[in-house]
Parts: sequence; C-alpha cells; structure tokens
Amino acid sequence: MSHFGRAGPPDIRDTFSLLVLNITFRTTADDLFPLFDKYGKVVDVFIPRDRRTGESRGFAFVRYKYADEAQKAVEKLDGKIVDGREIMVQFAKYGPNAERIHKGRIIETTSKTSGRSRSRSPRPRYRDENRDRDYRRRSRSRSRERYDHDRYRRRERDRRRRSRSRSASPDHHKDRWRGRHEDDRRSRSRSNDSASPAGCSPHPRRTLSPRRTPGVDSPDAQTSNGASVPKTVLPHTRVDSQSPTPQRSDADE
DNA sequence: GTTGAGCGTT
Repeated sequence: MSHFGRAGPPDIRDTFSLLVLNITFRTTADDLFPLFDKYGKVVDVFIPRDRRTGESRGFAFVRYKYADEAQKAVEKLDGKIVDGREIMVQFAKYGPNAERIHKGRIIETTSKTSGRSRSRSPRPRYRDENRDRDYRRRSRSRSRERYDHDRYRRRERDRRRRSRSRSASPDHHKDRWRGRHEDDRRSRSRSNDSASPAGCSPHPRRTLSPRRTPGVDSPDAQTSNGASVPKTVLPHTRVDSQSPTPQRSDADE
C-alpha cells in the first residue's frame, strides 16, 4: 500500500535510489513523494516497514529517474525538517538485492549477484567526501561504523516485545508473564536455558530423573517393580512450550 | 502511546 498502487519494485533499470533516513515513524511515502517530486521525477517511493508491527522503520527509499535530480534532492531535502524531524537524504549504497550501487544506481546486474552478500563491513571507503553537502550533524553516524548490524537486530526484537528485564525477581514474575504471554514463551525458553545467571533460576529438573523412558532407558523401573508400569509423563517436566493449558502442574496455589 | 541505528517490497 505504501507504493502508488504498484506491487513490488516497479522498474529499477535506470533509476536512482535515495535513502531517506531519520524520518519520523509516522512519515509515509505519500508525505515524501510531493517533497521529493518537487525536485525531480520520482519514480517510486518505498518505505520499508516492519512485517510484524507494520510500522515504518524510520527510513524511506526515494527512487529518482535521473541522477542530477536525485543529487539535487539530496542537497535540498537533506537536513530538511520533515514532520518535526530532520531527515537525511543520501544515495542508497545498497540495492534491493543488497548489492552495491553507485550513486543510487545499480552498477552490477542482478544476474551477476552471487547470493545476497550483505557484508558491507570491508568497505569503509568513500563515505561523504563525494557529497557536496556539509557536515551538519552526523555525530552518531561516525560511531555507527564500529557497531555491527547486530544492534539493529536487537532493536527489532525489542520492538516486538518490550525489554524483558529478568533482573528483578523472575520467579514470581515469570509465572505471571507465562499466563499473559504464552505466545512468547518460546523465546524465553531458549534464553532461559542458554543464559542462566547463577542464582537466578536453578534447574534441578535437569538432573536425571529416576524414570524417563520406561523399558528402554530405565531398566531399573521394570526390574524394581517387577512389571512395566505404564507411568505417563510426570507433571514434573513442566513444559511451558507445549502446554497451552497452564493448569495446575507444579505450582498449585 | 513509546524508540532512532541504519539500506528495500508484490
């Protein structure tokens, strides 16, 4: 819907993509179109938004037909206050296929792309010396190099679910959260097993149970009882990932 | 209702 009625990339044959950063989260392509269209022929304006939340990610792609117009728009709209925020307009360094593009234009053909190598690390070359615009306020942009895109990923996760600070008392909190957010228990389950600070959540259940697999792993069970007892899985397992019904299991109040 | 580093879709 963000497009002008087009589905997917319309035509990126000789178009120049401009990356608009620092835009507000509520800025839509319709708001940027008239803005960029005034400086040149805008072929398409696309604003990547989250698949889950559906909100804008804070940047947009304005595709121009000519480089001169795009360049002009960069100098004109770069640093412009849009929706109360200072946007940053610059040529896209990466194409839709995560390929290197020159001046917002794709230099390499998509057929030549051997996999989408988004590794943009070993390329701290030209950055802005080519740009005619002055350095206005790029204090964080510099430091951004040292940071990896991991931070970006982490931020995305936070977007979905607030920062779950388990530093407090996850014991009683966990129970409450489990009852409210059962859809995210999968994520927490992985983390809780991977990262478990000492003294936070001891897992005595990890110890070998006296009876686990009757007849195969626990010959002791049948020998002891003298007969294979069809004992089902005990509630001690407490699997909060396959039990959508948090009925009384181990913690009966 | 929030946040703010970074590069994209039917």
